Amino acid sequence: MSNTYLDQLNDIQRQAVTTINGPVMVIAGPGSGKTRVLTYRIAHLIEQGVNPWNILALTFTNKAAREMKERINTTIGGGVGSSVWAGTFHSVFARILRYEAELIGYPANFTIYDTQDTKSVLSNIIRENNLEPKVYSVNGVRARISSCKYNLISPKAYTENNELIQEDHQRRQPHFQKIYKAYMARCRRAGAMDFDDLLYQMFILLHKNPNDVIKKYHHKFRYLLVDEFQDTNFLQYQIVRKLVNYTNSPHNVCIVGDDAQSIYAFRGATIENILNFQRDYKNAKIFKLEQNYRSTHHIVQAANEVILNNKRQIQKKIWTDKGKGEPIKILQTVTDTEEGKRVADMILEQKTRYHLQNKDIAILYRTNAQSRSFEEALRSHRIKYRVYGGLSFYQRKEIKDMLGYLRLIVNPNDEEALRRVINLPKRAIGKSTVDKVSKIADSNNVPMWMVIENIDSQGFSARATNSIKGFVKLIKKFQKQHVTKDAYELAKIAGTESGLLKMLGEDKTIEGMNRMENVQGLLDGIKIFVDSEPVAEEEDKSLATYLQSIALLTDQDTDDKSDDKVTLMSVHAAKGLEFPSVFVVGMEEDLFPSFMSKNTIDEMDEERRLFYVAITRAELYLTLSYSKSRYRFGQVRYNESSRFLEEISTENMDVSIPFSKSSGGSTRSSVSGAGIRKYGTPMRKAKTAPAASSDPSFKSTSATDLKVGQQIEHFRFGKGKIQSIEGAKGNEVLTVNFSGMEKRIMLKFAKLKV
DNA sequence: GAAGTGATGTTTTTT
DNA sequence: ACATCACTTC
Repeated sequence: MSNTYLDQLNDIQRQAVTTINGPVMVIAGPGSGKTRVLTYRIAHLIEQGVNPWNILALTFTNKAAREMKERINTTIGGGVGSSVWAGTFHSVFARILRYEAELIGYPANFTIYDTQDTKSVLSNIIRENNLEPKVYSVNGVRARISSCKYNLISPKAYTENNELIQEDHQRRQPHFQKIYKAYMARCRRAGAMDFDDLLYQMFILLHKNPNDVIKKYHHKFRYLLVDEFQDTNFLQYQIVRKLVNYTNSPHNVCIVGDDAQSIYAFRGATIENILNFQRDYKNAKIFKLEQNYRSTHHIVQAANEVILNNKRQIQKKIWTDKGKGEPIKILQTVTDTEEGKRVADMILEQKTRYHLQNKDIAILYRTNAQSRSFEEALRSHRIKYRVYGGLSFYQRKEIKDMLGYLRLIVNPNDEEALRRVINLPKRAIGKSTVDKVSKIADSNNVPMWMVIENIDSQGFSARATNSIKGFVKLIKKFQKQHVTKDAYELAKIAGTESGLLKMLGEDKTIEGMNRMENVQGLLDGIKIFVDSEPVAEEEDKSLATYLQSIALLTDQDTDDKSDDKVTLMSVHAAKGLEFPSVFVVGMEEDLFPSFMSKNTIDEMDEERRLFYVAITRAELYLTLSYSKSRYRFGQVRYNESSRFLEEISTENMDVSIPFSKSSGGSTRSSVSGAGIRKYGTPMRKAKTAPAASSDPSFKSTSATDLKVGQQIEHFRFGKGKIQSIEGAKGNEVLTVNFSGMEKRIMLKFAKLKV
């Protein structure tokens, strides 16, 4: 062991690493060696005598945590990296909650509901309460509940808050509070926590502090590090404060982030946290990492130019000494199919010309649905690729079905699992029977399992009673073997004796065989889990531990670096990654920036930060592409190029023809011959026609029709009062107060009722 | 209760 | 275009 790692750091990085006592804030621009600082800081702590198990590092993805541990191991050796508590907020808290669950009235083997489960619970509640599903959209309600949780508003507090109740009336969702309350109650009686609960309940645990449990964690986590702090929400920050603030605390907390890369506001993240941190820890040392070690000059410059269009940000200027590099290429095509082909062509050419491998190249897009044209083109070019995101393995129907049985064995109160498998394969327990069970459960506030366990004399038909008894018997039989059999054997038994495997095996269609294969893959995965050496955080090989370990996995955690494949992913998913060559595709108005984000300045700024993240993933070569037309909603739509393209000066762009020749084969898309038109600064058509809203009474409004103090109604935010009108003609910005929530709205795009 | 059929809305991003 | 959902018929 030596201090040589300190020599690998620049001055500011070194200070950020060696300032180990007291609060520290590191503002780290893209490619500025943030991960290096974090890992060396931990290594340094350990070398200074801090026990690795007294360090808690909270990251944004499992992958980041894993890599951090590995890098600590390679830096100081001895495998100490594995003893550091490093993980996502969600996974670390899930682990703690598993120990402490009973203190807050949850079973230790609580289930984690994923988004699908949550939506299903909500749609049941909405249906059973005879609420209009169009008024109470599952997605909308889910988002609002989520936002309640990360603002620490309990159902009770919600009901008591007049402003919120008012707001619901204006939003024409007066029964929202009822849904929220019912949802929380159902989760609790099912012994289930959703993703937000992992944070919310963690806060409750520390706040209510039964048995003085907080002392244990104050004692345990002496040094706290938080990565990607710009993407934490209010609740996460409150938990951090709970862990750091106590009498005589040394406030050993280090946050690392970059306000310019905050891209999760839609999920409650707030840059306010960075400002609040400075306010809450006045003696915090602040280090700004501004040297970019990743990208060449043109790319860094373009990024700076783009982000300059956002008004509110922490002042910094990213620079590089990597040399000018290649200017950014712009690719214009006529159709989305052609976009796929041209990008695939360019990939082939880059591979030869620059000696790149597939894994050096990434295609980044705004929405996952865009992957298709690229997949097809890459396949026909025989280029290996891997698509990240979208539906993950564990979210596939057949996998969730199989897991349903396993979940039920561990926690029979898990109602989503129960609903999923009670009639799968068909055992004559139909929808009306399940509804009836649910009603009885609801009115007695007991889990559905308890109702079906005691199905006699509840007024069910003899046939239904019998079927249910058979099902209960089946599950109980599995449960009995929970103690004697390991997870793999149990899963195999459940799959066979439930008839699920047989049912899947009988489907001889291609998709059916695929599903069977997936379930086999799941079983193999469980086998690997059972046979593998226990990792620090897995204290046993039980089914419960297995389920917990996969609940928070994402696609990217099954990442295989050794594979030489082109990466396809959303820009969000690309955060923290870098590639020698990057294609940012679909650079069109209404796509990137998304049409969903055109309502407010804040949303548009977030889109721009997203674009900033996208271009700063590139080390050497950056290509931005857009298509003049694209299939959307099953029909062709014509697009204008993204406004973001205009924000990059021609100095940093290749203004010549971006690519020598169109690919051979295709005739269809080159009929017009416009596909390889000469390219200058992309032009946008003069007017932007706002997409027709579903409700025609909401429409674009001219500024002359509006004045300060006027009541208006926005198609999404409801009724509000105009506070001010600013900006040049045709570009007015309204500040509108929507019952306590102030929004800045771009009149150009807004759909309003006066 | 099961299976088949037509209608409808749905798409931003993710732990 | 696609999937989900409500509605029909057996």
